[in-house]
Amino acid sequence: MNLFEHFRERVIEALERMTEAGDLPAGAETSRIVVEPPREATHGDVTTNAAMVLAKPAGLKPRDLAEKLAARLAAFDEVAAAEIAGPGFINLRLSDAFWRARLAEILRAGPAYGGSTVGGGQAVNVEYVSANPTGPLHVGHARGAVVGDALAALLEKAGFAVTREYYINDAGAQVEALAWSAYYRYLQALGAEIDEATFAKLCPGGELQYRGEYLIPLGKALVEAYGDTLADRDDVHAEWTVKSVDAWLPTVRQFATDRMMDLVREDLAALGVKHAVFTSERALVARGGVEEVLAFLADRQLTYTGILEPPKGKLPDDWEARPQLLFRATSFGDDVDRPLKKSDGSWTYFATDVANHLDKYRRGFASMINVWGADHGGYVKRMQAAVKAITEGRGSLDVKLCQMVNLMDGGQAVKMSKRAGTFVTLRDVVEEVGKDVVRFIMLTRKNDAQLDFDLKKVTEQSRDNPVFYVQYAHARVRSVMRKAAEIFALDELTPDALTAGSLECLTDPEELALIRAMAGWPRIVESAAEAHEPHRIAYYLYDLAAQFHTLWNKGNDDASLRFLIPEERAVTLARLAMIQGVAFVIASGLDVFGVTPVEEMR
RNA sequence: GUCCCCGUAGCUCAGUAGGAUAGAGCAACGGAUUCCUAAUCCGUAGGUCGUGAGUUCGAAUCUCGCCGGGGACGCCA
Repeated sequence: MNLFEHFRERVIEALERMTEAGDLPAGAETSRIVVEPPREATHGDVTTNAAMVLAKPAGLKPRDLAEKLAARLAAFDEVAAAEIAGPGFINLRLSDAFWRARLAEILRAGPAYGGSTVGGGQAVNVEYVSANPTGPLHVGHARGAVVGDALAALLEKAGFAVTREYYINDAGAQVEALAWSAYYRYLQALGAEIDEATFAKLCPGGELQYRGEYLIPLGKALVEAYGDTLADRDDVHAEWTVKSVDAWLPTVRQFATDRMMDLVREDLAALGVKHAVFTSERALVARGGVEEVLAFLADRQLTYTGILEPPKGKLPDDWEARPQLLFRATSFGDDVDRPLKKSDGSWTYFATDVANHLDKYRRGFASMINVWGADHGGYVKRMQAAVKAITEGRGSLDVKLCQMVNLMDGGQAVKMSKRAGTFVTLRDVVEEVGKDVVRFIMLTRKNDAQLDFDLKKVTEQSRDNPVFYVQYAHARVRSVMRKAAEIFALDELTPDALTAGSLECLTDPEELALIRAMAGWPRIVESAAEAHEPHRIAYYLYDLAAQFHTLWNKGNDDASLRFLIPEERAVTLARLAMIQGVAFVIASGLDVFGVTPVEEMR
């Protein structure tokens, strides 16, 4: 239960009765009424601006209106006191019984606590990672992978029907270059005497683009699968050539992209990321998806052939004005109309991506979210314009741009050189610090803010390492529960038994404050989900852990506040219920992040 | 030149469908350990929320201008 939503309904209910009683004109606009936690805890548990918002249209003074509304709110059982403050805020203090009931609710729900139905089962498509299938994922990809995955889980928890999708960019020049690079390794595996420089001259653009060693096994695998049947050898001159490109390239390209996607999937699996749907750009193009979407746009006069102004700022050397097929993006809020076809006649990436989004929309996703690297920022407007066009205003696209990750090691920037032995791949980082650490740290910043990822600091056991700090709180609870098992029978310690116990023993203000913090979790889930901001959960968990650690240490100063007091069984069981609640809420939050709560810290 | 993001304590950052006296960690300083893990906790100090206007009962939050940092700007994805 989102208690603020609960009290918002209570406020509306009270306002209706005031209208019936003639204290408020009928038809008051209630949409701007907000019920939320006060900024200052000393102001109470719940606050509302209702009186201030309604005063003007009702022709009343805010404080007069507040007096009457507060009196009605005070009559509800859950409300211990209703006070008026400042320009007309109404602050509610809730009864201790209400808070204990929240704890009981948490224990009943377990780690599922905080789940919501605000999403109403609405289908949402979250597309993330979508890296070119040309090699292993690097650290930069990890952030998008984690943000997308956590956002998907968050939306699920808030009641949306989420599909995790990966759009495979397997149709462009990049995979062409991959095929050439793979072919070089294939020839090597066959024992061909051809050096890199010689082969590079044969490649389009005269460059061998992917030179990483990860393609060596791929070359060998090609030999295993095809023998020398793909090889192109001029027997007369006994030289390797690339004359019959059309014969081998499609095969090698397919083979290579399949292998690279396997690699990507393995990398993602190491990070605990799993997509439900993989969409191939190549397949989309092959089945005429682009022609289809262009026809759709053409029918609505949204494409035309025109000449673009040269780009301002840095002008490409080879720029020349020429007519091209354009999408009328300016009709949907973009700054210029956008090209759909390249000069060689093939589709631009944008064109195929428009087709991709139409495909998603037709599969039932009016709500789409893409997670991109910040360097794709320039594409946001045009893609949103395209989504407006192809869904005729019925679909929405939110793009989460992930800023750079600065990989550090003990305060020193790790050089991102592909050749230097420094770990730059996603896999290396996961193996170095563990997937849980990577996942949590990637979510400790807003997606559009840069993030320092220090391999030393993230494994440090101190308060300034949020992963540790939150995990430590959970581990402490588990430690106490293990101790408790020496005093109590196991069936006294189940969540059900704890709920049925003497929760009324929880009377200390600090204890009730901790329960308040836990009870705030459902609101965090809903607001973070609506804002598409999973990082808020990291901050919430950190705060909850801090409150728990604080209370723990109160027991150092004042023995009567310890959780385990063997001679006071009722109090102890109530406190065990409380800390079990903390563990459940932390587990619930970590579950959204895909992080496993730990039983103990080594 | 146009567009997007950012600017909050010495440092790293929270805080936006507008709310009350702007928060946390680190660093600094002062404390707490016969105890369920002191890997923690308590306290002190630290601010023109880049800047100038506007909108209104009320602005870190919304609008506009300016300053500073980053990014993007046809035939890359």
